[in-house]
Amino acid sequence: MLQWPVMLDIRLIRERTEEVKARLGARGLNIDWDLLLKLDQERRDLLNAVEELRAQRRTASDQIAKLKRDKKPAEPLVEEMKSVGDRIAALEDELRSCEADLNNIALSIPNLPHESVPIGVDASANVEVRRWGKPPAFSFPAKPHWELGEALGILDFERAARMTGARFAVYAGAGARLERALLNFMLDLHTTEHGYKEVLPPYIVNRASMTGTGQLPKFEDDLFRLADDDLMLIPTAEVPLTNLHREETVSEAALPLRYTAFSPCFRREAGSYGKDTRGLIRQHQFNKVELVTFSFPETSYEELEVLARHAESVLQRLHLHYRVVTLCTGDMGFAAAKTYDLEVWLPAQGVFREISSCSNFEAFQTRRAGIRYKGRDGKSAFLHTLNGSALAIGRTFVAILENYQQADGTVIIPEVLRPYMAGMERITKET
RNA sequence: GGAGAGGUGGCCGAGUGGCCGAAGGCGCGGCAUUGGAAAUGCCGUAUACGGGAAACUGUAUCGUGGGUUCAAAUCCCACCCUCUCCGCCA
Repeated sequence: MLQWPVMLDIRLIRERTEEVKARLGARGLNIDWDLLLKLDQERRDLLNAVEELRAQRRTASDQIAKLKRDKKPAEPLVEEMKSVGDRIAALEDELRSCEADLNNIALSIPNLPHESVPIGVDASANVEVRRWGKPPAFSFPAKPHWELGEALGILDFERAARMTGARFAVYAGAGARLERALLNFMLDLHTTEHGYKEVLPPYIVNRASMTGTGQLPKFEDDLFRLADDDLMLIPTAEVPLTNLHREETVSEAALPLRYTAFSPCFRREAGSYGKDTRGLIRQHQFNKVELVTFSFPETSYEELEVLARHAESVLQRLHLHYRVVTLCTGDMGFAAAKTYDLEVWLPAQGVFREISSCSNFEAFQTRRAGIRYKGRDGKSAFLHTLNGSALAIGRTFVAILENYQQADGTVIIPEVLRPYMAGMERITKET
């Protein structure tokens, strides 16, 4: 499944160890670099030895074939090769276990942050890049979306908890319709105006796909797994979209490739007990429209700006106040080299909340997933991948309820969504 | 789920133990022929990793992983996928 080299370019680690360690900074916490380098050396030595013996065996085998054709005795050579075969098998075993150990470490090394990423340990070191719009002015205390939603009869957390468990929600009536309006609006925008190809992928994928995008092996605890099949529910459409081209060499003429997909996302949210327990903010299942770009390495940072703008345009058309922040080294995801978060204004809490995350993964995922292109010079190279939510639909739903709420508890529907809501202008309590 | 057939290079397709990284064809590239083209002819045409300044060279790869053997596309085992029929089902 995995071919060599995977993960961070092992050659880069080998040749510029100190620089890699420094750039990884706080991210590279528990990596045994000495063991990694030792295993790398061991692997190359073993490989050399095995290849030499195999070459020897092949020559001898050809001789044996000739001897037998000429009806001459071949026994001594055959005997000799028996022991060579045993040595090859032994070395191959060693090589296999060496590579497994090496992979274990290497697959757990996070991506190198881009040089433009601010250094810091947590979200407090993130840097605001820009703001758009302004918060709504209310002459009344803003209510949280769960109160609005339950009062309007469009959100039902109680029944969801009974049928499934905590962190699930039932959308009903105009609520269900609003969720569907949002996803259709977003997909239409990205396919018709931004040039993305719409994809409707499987929501269940295998281990290789999860490893390709970086969810595995480190984050298995955050995934829902099917008991009998070693398949997992996707935590984001990034996984199937990026894995569309796993183990492929894509044609240069097709680049950049832009895909969008709607999908539900499933996350166990291990370790987040007690956080965001009320409302839609943190659910085990939520809907999202995702954007994925496969880019030439040279232009991937321009593509990151483009991608972020595409995600922002959804918020702009919904007239939702937001800001863009650059995540610092300590707040970025495992696979990302640089990430912009889009944070939408939530008046009830008086805070900006993440509603989209747009990242450049450089060659981190393509190296794991074996996604290349072939240039005009005939050489193949790993592509860069990028992805971003555009947007997380549940959180957009939250933002609309809270920002468009009226004094009487009704919610105005943003104009761009009305065609998707059969012309409905306002959500009122259903009778 | 049961029974059967099959998975070989960009594509089609031959190949049941060695001279097979793989015939032949198509496609593609170059050259010749032509005023130009078609047709024709000749030559070339997989990928990855390592060595070498390069020419070149070593190893691996015939769905995947194991095994047998001095030697595996070829034999054995397991798994995956595709197709046909049956069952079930939206």
